[in-house]
Amino acid sequence: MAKRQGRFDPRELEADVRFQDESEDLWNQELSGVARGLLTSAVRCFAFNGYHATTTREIAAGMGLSPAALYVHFVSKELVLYEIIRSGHERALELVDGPSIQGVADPTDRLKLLVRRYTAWHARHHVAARVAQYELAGLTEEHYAEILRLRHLTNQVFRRAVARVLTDRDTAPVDVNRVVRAILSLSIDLVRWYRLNGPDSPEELGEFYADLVLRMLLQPQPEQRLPDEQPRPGAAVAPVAARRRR
Amino acid sequence: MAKRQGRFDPRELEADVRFQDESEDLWNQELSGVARGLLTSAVRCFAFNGYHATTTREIAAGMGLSPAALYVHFVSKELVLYEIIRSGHERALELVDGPSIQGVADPTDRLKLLVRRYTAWHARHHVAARVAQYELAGLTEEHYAEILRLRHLTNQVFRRAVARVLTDRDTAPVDVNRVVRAILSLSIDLVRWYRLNGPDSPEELGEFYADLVLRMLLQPQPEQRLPDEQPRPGAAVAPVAARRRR
DNA sequence: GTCTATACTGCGATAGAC
DNA sequence: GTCTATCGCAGTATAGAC
Repeated sequence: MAKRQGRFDPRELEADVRFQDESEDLWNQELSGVARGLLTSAVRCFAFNGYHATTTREIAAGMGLSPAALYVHFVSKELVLYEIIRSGHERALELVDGPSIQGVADPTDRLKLLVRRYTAWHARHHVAARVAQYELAGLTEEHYAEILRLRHLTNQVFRRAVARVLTDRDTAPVDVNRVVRAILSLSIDLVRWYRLNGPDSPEELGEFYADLVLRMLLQPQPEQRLPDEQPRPGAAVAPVAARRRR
Repeated sequence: MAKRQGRFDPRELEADVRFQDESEDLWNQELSGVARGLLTSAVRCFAFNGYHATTTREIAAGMGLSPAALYVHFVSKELVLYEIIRSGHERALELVDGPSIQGVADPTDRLKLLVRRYTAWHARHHVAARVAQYELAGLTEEHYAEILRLRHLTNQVFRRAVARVLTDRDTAPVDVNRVVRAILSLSIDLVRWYRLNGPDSPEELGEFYADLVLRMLLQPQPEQRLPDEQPRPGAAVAPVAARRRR
């Protein structure tokens, strides 16, 4: 079995609303136009079928090229994947660690801006982000290690921002690592279901989630009948996804 | 390239803390012991390397069997995947739609129980849940449609529970679909990073997230300087993941 | 830099003995 | 129900012409 009948033409993906996004401007500008086009084609294929289920033929066909043409621009299929995932993580990191964030003095405003931006970015680039978040198992050990490094830096930005809010506004004690994981889950998991033609624009969703996060933190005290939960000491922050061969 | 050197022995996975979970009790009891063992082996392989990167040889080796033995118990590799994903979704649905939930009269208590259980279940079964959530692209169209049906039922349970809380406690107006998606993101995304030997037990994490969700809903009004955000009309609730060939 | 043709590998699934 | 052996094919990557 496993017949693989009826594989799609990757050019169809362009018309599919599920794959509307703005991948083109994500790639390294030093790459040739054809190379960047191949990355855009690859992103759609990987997001749709997964890395291992995508063939080099399909990626090339998305640009109207023969299978061999891909190897003029990339030494291997894995390097295509790495380029996509690395670009995605680097852009996301710039977004949360740039001067325009660090210039915001008020801790609450800064955290809110962080969540709003990070969420909106993942929504806008949900196709590329899906690959960057869920196809890590396709990378070699070395490339995976580099991605982990970028993820760690991003986590630290959020951890510091949340900690600042908590010390600043003397709120109910909450575990920073737990809260950061909740924030990242909200901002990242949306790539599984978000569509650009849906009811929320990326910015609206970012605003909504930023608001939710502040409610989580700034509630004076949960005055429910709930047993009042104690936070636990720091957890290892490994942002690890399914892993690993090679 | 793509040499695939150094593939692991799937029996090693049993000792890997990242793959501690309780998969064994998830499977259909009508299946033979060997068949259930193969599912457990397959879950580890799929979670670790992904469905398409896993070979039938590896799955069988996890039970100390030859590649051909797998086909005595399952007609194809895809059916192994389907059995895993279907079991996972059915168990999760039973968990949130059973009589022990419907017997809870107070809407807030019911929602809290729902979130606590759903979160704890995903944490406890994070390995199997990872496959159930992220390997949908490996299914045939027909099997995928059946999984979508189960997901829709689960969504409805949450949607109704959230709506009840909102009408009951006359809180700030919030869009039900948005909130439900946020809840599901929290409960599901944890399978990417959760480890049973980490600082939180499944139940502790469930308690924490249930508390976060109530803070999202029951805050009287966000009294920040934030521009007061208006909820938007209902969104399509498609719980869709990356998709589709065949 | 793109093509056509193909080498080589490894996988899903089956045949047939025990 | 398990094995060994193998078929058939799909997929990555390369060779060499243009």
